[in-house]
Amino acid sequence: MTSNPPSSAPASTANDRGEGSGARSPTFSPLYQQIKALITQGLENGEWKPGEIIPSEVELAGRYKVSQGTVRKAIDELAAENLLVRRQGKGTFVATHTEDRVQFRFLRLLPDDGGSLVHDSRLVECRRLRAPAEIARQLELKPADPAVLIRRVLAFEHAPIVLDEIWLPGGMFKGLTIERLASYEGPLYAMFETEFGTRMIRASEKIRAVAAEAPVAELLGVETGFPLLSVERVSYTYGDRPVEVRRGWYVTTRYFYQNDLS
Amino acid sequence: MTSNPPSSAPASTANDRGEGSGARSPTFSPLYQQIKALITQGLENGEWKPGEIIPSEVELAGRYKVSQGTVRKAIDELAAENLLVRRQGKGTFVATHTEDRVQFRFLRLLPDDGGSLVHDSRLVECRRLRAPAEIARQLELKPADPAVLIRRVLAFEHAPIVLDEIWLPGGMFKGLTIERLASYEGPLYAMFETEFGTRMIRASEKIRAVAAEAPVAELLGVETGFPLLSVERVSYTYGDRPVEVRRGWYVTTRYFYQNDLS
DNA sequence: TAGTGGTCTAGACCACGTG
DNA sequence: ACGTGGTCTAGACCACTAT
Repeated sequence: MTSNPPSSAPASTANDRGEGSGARSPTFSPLYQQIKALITQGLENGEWKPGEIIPSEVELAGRYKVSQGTVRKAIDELAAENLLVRRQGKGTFVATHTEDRVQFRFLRLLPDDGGSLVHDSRLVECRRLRAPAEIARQLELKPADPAVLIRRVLAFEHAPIVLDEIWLPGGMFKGLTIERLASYEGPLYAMFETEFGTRMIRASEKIRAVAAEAPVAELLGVETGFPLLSVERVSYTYGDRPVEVRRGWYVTTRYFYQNDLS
Repeated sequence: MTSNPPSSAPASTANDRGEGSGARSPTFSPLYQQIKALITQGLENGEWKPGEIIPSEVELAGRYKVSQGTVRKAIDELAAENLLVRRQGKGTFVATHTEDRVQFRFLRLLPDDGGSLVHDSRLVECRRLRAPAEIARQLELKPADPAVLIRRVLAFEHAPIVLDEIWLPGGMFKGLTIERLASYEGPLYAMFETEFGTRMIRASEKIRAVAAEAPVAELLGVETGFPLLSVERVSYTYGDRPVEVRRGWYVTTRYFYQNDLS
């Protein structure tokens, strides 16, 4: 009673690409994962840049010699990871930090009540120096490698709320000066993406409560010893390569850090 | 050039179930979303209890008169939301708080270094009383409705690290006493699930840094004014109904709150 | 060996955006 | 009218688990 396949054999047992040796299943990976890796490569190579459209599902299916459904599943996962954005009727686009509502994805600070979300950034300093051992370790730099240190204060409604201390690998951010930072409008990550070709895709944060030390307290306009939220972030690009270490101090009297567990 | 459908018509234009009126697309919802809602109903009704297996994809497909692929997509989403757990070769199971690694899903506290994750709970009190207005509002209770208040201290390696103040709707947790709490082994949410049939599926937290007030400081063994992480959580069951309001104070000197942005 | 979820395919049709 | 993603179907085969 079972009907035979229409014709045109699937040609392989399912695992042609990748996995050099002829082993059966020890290093098995589904086709759509391999396609996902190929697309990720294209993103990493800059073949498709942030904001641009990528080829349609049917075209990719043709290019990789798989069915549209397989490409679809690959793109589904990349969209779930916020690397791509699907727009029905238009196409699939490379996600970007510029026009997104990243306000809530990477700065999870919300006002207690009618407070505003618009904020402006005041640069405290931006200089190049050897990274301290701990920072170098987290950025996977050699001890002598140069680094960039940015310090800035974020103010909401003219009140300083966040002090950030940002460490970047110097080699990746050549030509980053305080003037250039000051002249750029919009989120820092958008600038990193458009000006330096580095796209943050993931971050991991360690959150603590600490007492404000004198220099920090002064910049934030609070008393020494005032309780602050300490946020240590490491951000990663493609391939889980760390490209930013950020230490933040938040004044959480009228704003709070929002997190959803699910 | 287009070949006709094999036979056996799909019978409808795509939207038979739900949406009472004959309107075309104003309230359109995909089939798999409707299936998802039906399965969620089964979970809510207790038709399949936590830890139990649900019917196989083919059986559900038959029951709902849709293809296996449609059921699969519905289950995919429920699994992504941690309501179901798929186990290849065995079946699909209702997620549970008992044997899960929920240690990391609902208590995101990690040690700085070799510290331990095992902790024990010391109950401070458990009593029934009118909920304060603010708590009642968050739990969507009427002002006169009774509530349960639990206070407890979590200790890691014999050091008190977390003080929790937990508010529950009294009607939903009849018979919850301090003795019963004390005699239960394992996570609180596991107890709520097995003893009271209430399963937490989602929570939202507001995080701040605060100065320890005297009573809190005493229970945690720190000085008054010591910076503590304040975590205000509202937990929800099926249908986004709030069923728990929890206020936690964390000592974050050797432990930190871990959060991943992606 | 049988049953379950997991992958892959091919094709039809719908909904959306644009010319 | 056309192309894009979105939904739905049907069937084949693979991988894992149990018996």
